[in-house]
Formats: sequence, C-alpha cells, structure tokens
Amino acid sequence: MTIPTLFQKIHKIISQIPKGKVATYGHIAVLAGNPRAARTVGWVLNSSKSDELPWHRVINAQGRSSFPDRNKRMLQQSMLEAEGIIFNNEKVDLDIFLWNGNNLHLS
DNA sequence: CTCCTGACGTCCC
DNA sequence: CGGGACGCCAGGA
Repeated sequence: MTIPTLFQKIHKIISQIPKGKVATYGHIAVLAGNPRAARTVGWVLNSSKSDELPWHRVINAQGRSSFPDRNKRMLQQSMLEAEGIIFNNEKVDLDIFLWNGNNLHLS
C-alpha cells in the first residue's frame, strides 16, 4: 500500500488505544505523523462508524470531552469510568491515563 | 478549482 | 482561569 492516508493512520491508531487509557486528538495526530492534524482526528471519528472505534477514549488536550452536547459528554465520561478512568470534575488526569502509544503498531 | 465546515491546539487578552 | 482569534488538515458542495 502506498503511503497510508491520515484517515487510515488515525483510524488505526484510535482502534489500538488500550483499555483504561485515553488519548488526546493532538497526541493521536502526532502518532499519525501530523502534529497539526488534531482537527482531522475529530473529523475521522465523526466520519467513521463510531461503533468500530473507541471514540470514548479520545479526548481533547484539556482532558475533557469536546462534545457540544452535555449529554454526550456524560455518556463518554461514564464509559471511561467503566474502564477505570477517573474523572476529576469532568476532567481526566492526563498525567496518569494518557496513552503514550506504547503498544501502537502501524502496518 | 474555490469556499465552507469540523468531536482541536496554541497564543493572546 | 475564562473567552476570543488564528492556524492546520482533509473532505464535500
């Protein structure tokens, strides 16, 4: 395959986020090779089928959900809490739960 | 080809 | 610490 598109890279990376960890859009963008493609990451999640990607493990640099709908944010929070992620005033401790991309392997 | 939009990030006030 | 403005990448009309 020729130079996987950011879409494929991002998609692959997100699908490999380990349980109990979270990744930020910016971090994913970095892992994908484009530190400035944070927006593209969000676009991928929105464009791709949310049922095949752990979208709930993707949050912004603030350690918060970026959903415009409060209801959606709480849903994500609940899903992460179910995985062991601890929320502090609706904020995640990135120093502890941020995935560093250890087990990441692109093909 | 040009313009608009988007689950972001960083800088400045 | 909160809010506003600009920059980035990719896709769709």
